[in-house]
Amino acid sequence: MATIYEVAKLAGVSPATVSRVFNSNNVSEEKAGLVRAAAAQLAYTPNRTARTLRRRHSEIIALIIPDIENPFFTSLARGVEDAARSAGFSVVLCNSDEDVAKEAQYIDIAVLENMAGIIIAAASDDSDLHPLLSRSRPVVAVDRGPHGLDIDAVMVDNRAGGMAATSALVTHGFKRIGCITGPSDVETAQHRADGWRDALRSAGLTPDEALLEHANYRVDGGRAAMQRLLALPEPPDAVFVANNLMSVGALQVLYDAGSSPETFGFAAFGDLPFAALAPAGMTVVHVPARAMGRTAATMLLDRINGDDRPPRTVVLRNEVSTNPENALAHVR
Amino acid sequence: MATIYEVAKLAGVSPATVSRVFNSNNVSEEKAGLVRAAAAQLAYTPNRTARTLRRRHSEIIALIIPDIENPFFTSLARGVEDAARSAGFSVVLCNSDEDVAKEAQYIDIAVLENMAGIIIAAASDDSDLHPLLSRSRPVVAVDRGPHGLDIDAVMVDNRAGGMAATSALVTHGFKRIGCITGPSDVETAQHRADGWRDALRSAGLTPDEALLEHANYRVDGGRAAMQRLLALPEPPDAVFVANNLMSVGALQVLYDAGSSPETFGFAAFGDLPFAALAPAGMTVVHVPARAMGRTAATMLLDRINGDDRPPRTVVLRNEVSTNPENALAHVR
DNA sequence: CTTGCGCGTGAAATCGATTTCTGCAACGCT
DNA sequence: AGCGTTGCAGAAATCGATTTCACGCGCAAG
Repeated sequence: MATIYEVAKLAGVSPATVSRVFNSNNVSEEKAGLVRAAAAQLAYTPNRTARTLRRRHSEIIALIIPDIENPFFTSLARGVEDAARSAGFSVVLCNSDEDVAKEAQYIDIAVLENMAGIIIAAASDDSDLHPLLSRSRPVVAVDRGPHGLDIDAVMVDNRAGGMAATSALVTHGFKRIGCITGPSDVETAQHRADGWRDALRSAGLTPDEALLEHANYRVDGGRAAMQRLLALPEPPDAVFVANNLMSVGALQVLYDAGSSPETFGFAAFGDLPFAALAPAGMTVVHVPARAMGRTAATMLLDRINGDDRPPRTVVLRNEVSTNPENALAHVR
Repeated sequence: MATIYEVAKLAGVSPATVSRVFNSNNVSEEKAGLVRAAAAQLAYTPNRTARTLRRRHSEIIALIIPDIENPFFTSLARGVEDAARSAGFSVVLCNSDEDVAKEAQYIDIAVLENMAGIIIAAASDDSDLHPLLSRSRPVVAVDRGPHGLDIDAVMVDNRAGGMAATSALVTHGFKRIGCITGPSDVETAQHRADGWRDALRSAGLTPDEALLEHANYRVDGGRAAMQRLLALPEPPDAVFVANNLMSVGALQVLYDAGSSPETFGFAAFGDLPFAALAPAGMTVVHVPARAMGRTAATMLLDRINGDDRPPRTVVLRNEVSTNPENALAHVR
C-alpha cells in the first residue's frame, strides 16, 4: 500500500505537491506528469482514513432504514445507491429495525465515522435527529417526514394515496370499508388512515373507527389485524391496507377464510413484493421507491457540496391502478 | 465533539492516560476515576477515524452481496448484523448487483477504508479476491464458495439440497423432471444442477440436458426459463427450480399456463419470499440464511481477533419439506 | 546499602493525508 | 529601478487518536 510519501520520493517532489496534483491543480504540468507516472507505477490510491481525518468528512453516506427485509426499502436503497455511486460516494446501509435505540446508535456511528451525510427513514415520530443537526451534518428525511425539524425531505402524498385507494373501493360498490394501517406513532400510518377517512366522508359515508386497525408494518401485523377485522360481529366487506407487507399478511388471511380480492374489496398502499400471484380485482397505490431514493441522494449530495438554500420537501406522485377482474381468473 | 486532549486537560492528566483508561488498564484507579468523570462530563466518544488511522483497521465489516433485493441475502445480512453488533462492530452492506466490476470497486473501498474484514457472496467464479488477500484482510466467503482460494467459507450443501428436492418430485411420481438453475459461472448453480442429475440417476432415470435451463437468479430469469421449458415439444411434467426468486417467476408462468404445483411437480431451492399464497404440493429446500450470516460473522470476528488456524469450510444443513396437497385447496 | 525490576505516567512519535505558511522567482506597473 | 503581484513548491502544522520511549519512584534481592 503505497503512501503519498513514497510517491513524492519517487517523483522527486514534496508530498504536498502530490496531494495538489490529485486535489487542486496549481501544479506545473511538468511536475504533475512526474507525479502521475510515479503514482501509476506504485498503484497509489490515497488512504481514505487519513483523508477523512483531515477533511473532517468521508465519502460515505449512511442510509438508515427501519426494515431491511421490506422490499420497499431495499428498492429505495437501490435508488440512493444509483445516485451516490455516480457521484463517487458509497452507501452504508443501516437497519434500525423500527427500534429508536438501535437507530440512535447508528446515528452516533455515522457522526463518529465522519460520514458525509445521512438519509433516514425514521423509526418513529420520536426519533432523535439532534445529534446530527447539532453537528451540522446534512440530513435528508425520506418516506417519513421531518416532523417539526427544518430539514430536507422526500415524501409521497400518503393522505392522497390513502384516499385514492379507498375511493377505488367505493367506486367498486363496497359499503363497509375497513382500514389496516401502521403503528400510531408513525406518521405515514396516520396520514394514510386520514386518506381513508377523507374518501369515505366525501362519498357520504361515515368512517367507522371500529374498522380501523393499527398494526406493525410487517406481514404478521397484517395477518393479525385482518383476523381481528374478519372476527368482528359486523365485519367489513372491503379493506384498505396501508403497506405492502401488511397486505401480504392480510391476503393470506383472506384466502384462508375462503375469500379473495374479487369478492372482498382489497386496496393496498405499496406494490406487493414478488407477488407470485397478482390478485385479480385488487387496487394498488404504486409508490416510486427507487425514485424516492435517487431524489433523496441527489438532494443530500447538493447539501454536501455546500448548497445552503432553505430546506425543501419534495413530494413524489403515486400512481393508482386496479388489476382487471379477470386477469388471472384461472387461479380461482 | 470533545477530543481526548480536552478530556485530558479537564482530568488533569495526559492524553496518553486517557487513551489507556479506555483501552488497556495499566492506570491507577484514582486517575481512571478522574478520567471517566471528565469523559462523562464532556460526553466524550473517541473519534473513530483517528483511531482507525492509528490502529490500521476500523470496527466496520463489509458485507458484499450480489442482490440486495433478494430476501435470501437480506436475511443473511440480518444474521451478520446480529453477530457483528453484539461484538461492537457495524456492518456496511454493499450490493454488487452480480457485477464483477462493481464488486471489485467495493472490495477496493473496503481496503482503502481499512475495514476490519469482509464477508462476501461472490458475484461469480471469476471474482477477484486477491486485493484482499494480498493485504491480509480477513475474508469469509458465504453461500458461494472460495473456489480454489484457501479461505474460510460458510455454505450449504447445494448438491444434496438439489438432490433431495428432485428426489421428492420422483417420489411423487413425476417422470420427466426439468431443472432451472442459475448462471453457469456461479458455483451454487452448478452444484444444484448436479444434485438434480444425481437424484434422477439414482432413481434409474436419465437426466435430459434439454430440460436443463440456465437463467439469472432473478424473477424474470425464472419466468423466461419456465416459458422455454413449457414451449418444448415434449415439456417436462415437473421442475426443480434452483433459487427462490426464479421460483416466483416460474410459478407465475405455471399459473398463467393454467397449471399449479398440485398437478405440475414443483420443487424450489430456497423459501419463497413473502409467499402470499403458499402453493400446495410444492417442495421447498429451506436455506438457513440468517444462521449462515451469523456463522460467517462469528468466523470473521475470530479472524479479526487473531485466530490463525487453517481456514475452515462450514456446511450448514438444509431442511426439506413438502406442502400438504390440500393446504390451501380453496385457492383453486 | 546498592542494584535492578516493575509500575504508572507524561512526552513525543506515529498513522497518511490535507492545508496553511513561507519563500523564491518571474512578471508587470509606475 | 523599485515595488507589488502572482504562481509554484517545499516545510511544517494539523486532524485525534494510539503506542513507544523514557523517567522517576518504590520495593525486593544481593
